[in-house]
Amino acid sequence: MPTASPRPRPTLRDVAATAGVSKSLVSLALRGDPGVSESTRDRILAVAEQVGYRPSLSARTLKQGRSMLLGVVISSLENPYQTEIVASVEDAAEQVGLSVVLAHGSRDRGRLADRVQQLGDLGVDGLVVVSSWVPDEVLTAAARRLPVVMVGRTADPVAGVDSVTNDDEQGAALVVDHLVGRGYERIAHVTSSTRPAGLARRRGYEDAMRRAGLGDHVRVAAPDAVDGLLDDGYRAVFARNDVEACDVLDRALDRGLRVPDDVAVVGYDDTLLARRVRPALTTVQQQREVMGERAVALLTGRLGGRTDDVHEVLEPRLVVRASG
Amino acid sequence: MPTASPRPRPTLRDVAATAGVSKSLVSLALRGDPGVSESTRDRILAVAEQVGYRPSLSARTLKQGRSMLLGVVISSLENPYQTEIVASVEDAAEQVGLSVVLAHGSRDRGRLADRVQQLGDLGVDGLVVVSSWVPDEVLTAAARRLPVVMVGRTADPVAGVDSVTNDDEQGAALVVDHLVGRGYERIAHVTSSTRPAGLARRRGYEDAMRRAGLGDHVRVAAPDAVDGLLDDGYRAVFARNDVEACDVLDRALDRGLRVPDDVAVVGYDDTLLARRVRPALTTVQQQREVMGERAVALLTGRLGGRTDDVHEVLEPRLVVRASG
DNA sequence: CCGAACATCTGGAACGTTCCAGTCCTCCTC
DNA sequence: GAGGAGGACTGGAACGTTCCAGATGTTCGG
Repeated sequence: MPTASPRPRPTLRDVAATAGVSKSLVSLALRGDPGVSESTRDRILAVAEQVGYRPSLSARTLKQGRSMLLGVVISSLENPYQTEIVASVEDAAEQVGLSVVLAHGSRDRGRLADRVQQLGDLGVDGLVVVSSWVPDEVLTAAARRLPVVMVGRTADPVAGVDSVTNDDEQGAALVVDHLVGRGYERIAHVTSSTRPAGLARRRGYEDAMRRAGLGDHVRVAAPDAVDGLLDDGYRAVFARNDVEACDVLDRALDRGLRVPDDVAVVGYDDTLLARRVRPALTTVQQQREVMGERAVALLTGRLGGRTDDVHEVLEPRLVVRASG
Repeated sequence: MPTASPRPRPTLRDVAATAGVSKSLVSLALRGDPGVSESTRDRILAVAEQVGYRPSLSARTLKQGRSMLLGVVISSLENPYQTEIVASVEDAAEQVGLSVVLAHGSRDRGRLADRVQQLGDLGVDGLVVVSSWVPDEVLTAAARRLPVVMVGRTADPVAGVDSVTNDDEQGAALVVDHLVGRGYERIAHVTSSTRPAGLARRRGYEDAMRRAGLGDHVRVAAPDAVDGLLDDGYRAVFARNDVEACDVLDRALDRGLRVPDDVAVVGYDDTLLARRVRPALTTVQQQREVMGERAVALLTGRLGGRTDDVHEVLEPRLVVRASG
């Protein structure tokens, strides 16, 4: 099949030549400059369309020093929590005329760091990092050349890097209070994480238990130790995220227990999974749309000249469903 | 906090100046050109490192006419089938020294088309499209300026665009044959799709049923009409994908039926969902790692000068699990 | 000791934009 | 009818690379 070969793509100069004007004028016309007469503008646009002209972003970026691109880094595409944040960042970016390019690290820490570098080299105007796996030194290095904001689960603040996070301790407290309100006392926490967010949730759980006078019942277990909890008479399990909550759910159902009649199960994150599973999970929702919006606002703030670090903390919300 | 302000990033010229050599030599040294003496190379590298030099990809791309970047377009981040393909494309790209930038369309057809354009403008050297939602005219337009390959569910071949697909008809036949082999005769198909892949699976189902002499039992229903099937005594349901299979599963379990004892359920795609759900889904697996590898190979083939269209079709594999 | 061959390095012209400083006009004002 | 004021347009210099055609030594065979 005689397909068009990789012909050199037409440039401003080509358009200018066939339209019989200077390249400067073509540039102005294409960008809608008011100083171009209507007739020539129309002619130029027609020619550009006809020869299939498309501007070269690399040339534009090189000249202007900015790309109108936002980089978003996530650790894994398989993490619905992260991908939902990406979508919200993207919506917010579009509002202010920025486009998003996405990079991910497939669970590999080194690869993630490479991606961050790469996006910087590409010339993005700002970076949104939705992963706590990026090493601090990589973040600070990145922050030296462009605005960086961490979104979601964050570690300790990194100098020069803004952040938008969720109050995980409060979220955990919401769960405990809810379960206590329903009369549960033996409430266990299931977690496999030693990451900052996981630790914060655990802390929130322990503190809330103590506040409720249930300090003696505090019990933290790994996901694969659920059987032990159930054997010991725990009637409610708060898992560190929806995925682990589902594992608990499966385990309980396998033992012939009814949820929530025999045992209550609560998750965290309100991912799609929470809605899909049966019974649907009670879980904690973070304001993901707001997160994206705030992240973009922080970046544009930096681009506008702000130099002090800003850390925003959003309030989580409990979503009560069938599981507890 | 006195954070570093957006200082102008150092360029080749800066490195050259502080190292006391010409910018050309710096360029050569950084790219590991053998014609640079070891001592100067080391010195230059040290200086570059010290001043925090990073090459500008836009300048490089502009000059060289290629970016070493591959664009990958998917319709939605929430589709595990697509994101798994992305990962495999990425692995394959890395093998040949290419990086991947990802764009998605959040289920919006117009946005998807914009993304395709945008990646082209960015200067990617090739495009992998993992979505059947991109309009043909957008694809052909894109194919005029860079190599494009469609991966996964494809519509009819588009001129100038290569493809790597799965034989959906054969996949559906595998399912039917498997169920027939287990003694089922009243096998229904559940589908809500009018997209090419869905239609192919339906066709495969109908043909296989007829070949098995079960033409009289052919029955196709929408996901929300599952109850009708069960009422009519269908004992096996082949769903168009894993998500719809899960819906069928839920519906059956809600009616108190046992799976697979009372009714068998089979999905398609072998997404994570298939493994997670209970009972685990029997489903059809596509060779996703191979898909990425083939896609990249087709692109490099085009970059190497090939001009005729190539369409590769991969064989699906049945994965038998607990559900049927 | 001359020239050639080689290793090492340099200057400048591109690449496709944007943008600044002009250059022409035409039209208005006094 | 001279003197702008603006409107419409142009030329060329950047932006940070790469790469080609040299320039400058150095070494070595004869």
